[in-house]
Amino acid sequence: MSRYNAREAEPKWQAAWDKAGSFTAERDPSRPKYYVLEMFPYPSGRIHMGHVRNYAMGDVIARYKRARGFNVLHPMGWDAFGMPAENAAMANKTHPGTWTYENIATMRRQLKSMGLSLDWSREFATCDPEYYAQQQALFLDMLEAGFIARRKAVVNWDPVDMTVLANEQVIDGKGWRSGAPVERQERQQWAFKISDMADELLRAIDGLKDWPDKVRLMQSNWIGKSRGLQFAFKTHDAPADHGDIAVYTTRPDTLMGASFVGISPDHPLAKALEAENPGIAAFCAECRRLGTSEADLEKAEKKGFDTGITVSHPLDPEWKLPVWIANFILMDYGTGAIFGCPAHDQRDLDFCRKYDLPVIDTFFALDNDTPVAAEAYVPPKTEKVRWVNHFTGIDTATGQEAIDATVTFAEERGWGKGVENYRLRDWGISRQRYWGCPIPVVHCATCGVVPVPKSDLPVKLPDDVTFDQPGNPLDRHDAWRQVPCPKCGSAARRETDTMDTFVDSSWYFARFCSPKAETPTDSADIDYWMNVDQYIGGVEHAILHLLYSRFFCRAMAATQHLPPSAGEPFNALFTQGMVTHETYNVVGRNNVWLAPEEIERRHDGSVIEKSSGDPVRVGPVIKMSKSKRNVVDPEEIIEQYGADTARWFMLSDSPPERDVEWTTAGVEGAWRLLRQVWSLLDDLSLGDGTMPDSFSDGATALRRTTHGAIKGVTDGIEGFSFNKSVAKLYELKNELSKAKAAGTDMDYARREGLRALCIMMSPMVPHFAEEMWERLGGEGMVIDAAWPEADPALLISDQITLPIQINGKRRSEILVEREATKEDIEAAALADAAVSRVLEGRAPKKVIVVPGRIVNVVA
RNA sequence: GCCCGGAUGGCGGAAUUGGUAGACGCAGCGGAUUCAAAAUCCGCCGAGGUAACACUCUUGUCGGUUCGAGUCCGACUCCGGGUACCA
Repeated sequence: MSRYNAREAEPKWQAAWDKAGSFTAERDPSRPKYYVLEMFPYPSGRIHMGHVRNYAMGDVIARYKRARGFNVLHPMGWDAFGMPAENAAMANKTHPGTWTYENIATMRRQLKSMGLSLDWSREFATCDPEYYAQQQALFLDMLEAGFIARRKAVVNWDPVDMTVLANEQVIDGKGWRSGAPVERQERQQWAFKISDMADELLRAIDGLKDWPDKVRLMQSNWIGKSRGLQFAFKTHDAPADHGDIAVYTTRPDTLMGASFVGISPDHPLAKALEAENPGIAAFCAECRRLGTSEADLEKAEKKGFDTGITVSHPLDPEWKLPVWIANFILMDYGTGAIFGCPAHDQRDLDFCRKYDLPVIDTFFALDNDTPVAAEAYVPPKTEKVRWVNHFTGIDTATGQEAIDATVTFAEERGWGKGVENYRLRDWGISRQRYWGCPIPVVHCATCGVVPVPKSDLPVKLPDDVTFDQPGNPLDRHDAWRQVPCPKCGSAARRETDTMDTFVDSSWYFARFCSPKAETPTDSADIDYWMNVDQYIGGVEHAILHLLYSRFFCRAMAATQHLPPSAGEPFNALFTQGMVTHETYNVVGRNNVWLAPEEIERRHDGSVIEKSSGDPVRVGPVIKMSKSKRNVVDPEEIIEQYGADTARWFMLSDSPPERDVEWTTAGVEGAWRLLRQVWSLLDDLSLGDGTMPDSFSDGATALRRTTHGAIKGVTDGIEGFSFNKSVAKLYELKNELSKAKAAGTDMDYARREGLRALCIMMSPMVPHFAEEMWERLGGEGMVIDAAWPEADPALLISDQITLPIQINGKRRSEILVEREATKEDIEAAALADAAVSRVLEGRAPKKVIVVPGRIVNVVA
């Protein structure tokens, strides 16, 4: 009787793998490669359970592919620039770099204790000057190639702290530190012209066969291709230069129902009117206090302001529509102006009811001609409806026919044009922050914007900065900011904006192929290792990070940093769910959250606070977060139970794409499984491995279980259903523990089953598997053992049980030969006692036989 | 608001993609072992119903298609992710 000791085994095998260089990936054209990558972590401080789950899953894939003979690349690095480091700098008076590198050291140590099959020799952080120097080189090449532009963009401005705020830092329209109402402010910003590539990025989604459908759909909708009509309303009494208000609409068929024109508070006409009308200025200022977040804008109460200006309806110059400024119209989308059709759009209807504007019905369902009342009637595009056509009278058409007719009409008369439009906007990357990659340009009074010559890269962040006042320290750092113009030599200033951290994460996967190269990428390494074969990460990145990476690879190909054929970086994508936990708060103490270690569960099921004995209310199971204190530190779990237990728990029970609830009972269960498997070896006789001449029924049954498990576990891993693989491993373990009969055939079957169990467990609980392999007398390390193959002959049996339904309800079952004909099965079914009882001698109305599946007798 | 998901026993989930609903695990209950407890092992375990069968109900709600629906269609409810400066 021995006991598995994780505390000794885990460091021992980690050292053994290290010594053997098991995970150091080297280019080897003679072997097929497999690049598996988990989204790299932000070094926030310590690893959390989400990381454990993400990296446990990736490690299963990496180790499984390794056992299948692939040359696996499985690297790790750090997404190390970002806002939290600056917040920490302000709070703790540390340097963002110090804070970041300390966090990396902690998290590296923690990740290493998990025993992941990572090639640590490729590690880098995006804040390493060696990394961002290459990113600056990419920027310069992309700037030259025309992928980057300078343009106006809006930001959240805190008028008290005099600083730009991230959307996250705006709470209920106020700055998180100052509490002052934020204002939208326009600035010159750098942007990647991703919208130029909208159509390519949309079309290429079709080729992403191994991405989740939901992600492909979200990306498609985000790019948002639409067809519609572009035209302009002619204004009356508007300030000079504002004779036209351009609009884009996807429903030109509702133009006959227009009752107002709405413009964004940021529209040029609104700005012109602000100058001369204090009422309009006040309204626009109020709108700007909503900040820049689309969700906030859309959810805010819809408000408008009548400018007093009118426009002519394009179908009838005598028909005048009022121009309103409305808080829900975004300047960034379309032209920043719309026409409102209350009868056929709910938002417009609410707006018109509120401001007493007319509602004009233009569409009716074929069977219903009552005018629009509480709910707008949206004409369906593919069904026939009645359409009140301004010129031809009442018509019957589908919505699409009405749209097409209107576009054709507008084009014939020359007042409008059918166009394609995309929702996707350009990617603004300027951040008014220190802890990011400096944008390598210089502003010169005479030469304008001048790129920093590549020979001067990197533009390094200065270390001597302070965070004692709000705003970007680079703006205050004159010694860093003042440089001679690279072109004319006269006094100039550096760009003080840094890049969005999404830029850092848009190409790190390519850098992992050659992390030390003197250029951003090395073509021999890229040719061998790229693409990423399997990418794994949270679904929260389904749109932005993935879309930016897809764009970046194309821009890198166009600037010769990736092969010309490169486009998509990730062949297969898997999006995992979150790790959740119960929440606890004390009855009678509002908003006081307790950590899991502060509560105690009594035998009667009640829960109390350990320190006070006060009753505790168990709250909803939600994502682990510091604010709700429902976090469990992976390091403590690893110390107590070992990494393998934590990994096993993360992989069992919940399907990987769904949220998993962390429970103490679940961890105990995982630990119990390891002990059970360990003790299997204590009392099973295994023989010497010689194949006997024949197998008894018992030995054959065990072998069927083993080979069924091999198929099930393998299918589970290939299909990202680790929970199903785990269930199959449990079944195999259960059968092995029952198989105690003596005999050389049983010895053989047990040895075969245990070896398969060990190898198949090894991607999930690698340290435990090594220890078990040693006890089984396996050659070398299990990390180098080949994945078992299922014997097809052992996966099928001669007889099968078929369920019998009567009128669709299962009533009985029959045992039939696997090869039985439909007629035989039907005869057997009709002879069944339950069937004849119901039929009482009558003939059945119908008998449906699905061979291998089911029999349904319709009585 | 808009886009995308999800909902199955006390709990996490499985169901060969339209064919035996509840695999496997957790919790619970009963038993063995123990001076006792822990650990371990064996058995039971959706609800109603029965002495036991039979039978009835059951996959968030309501309706539909089908010999047959957790799975397909339509209408909802609730929960979660994203919403362009959190990463």
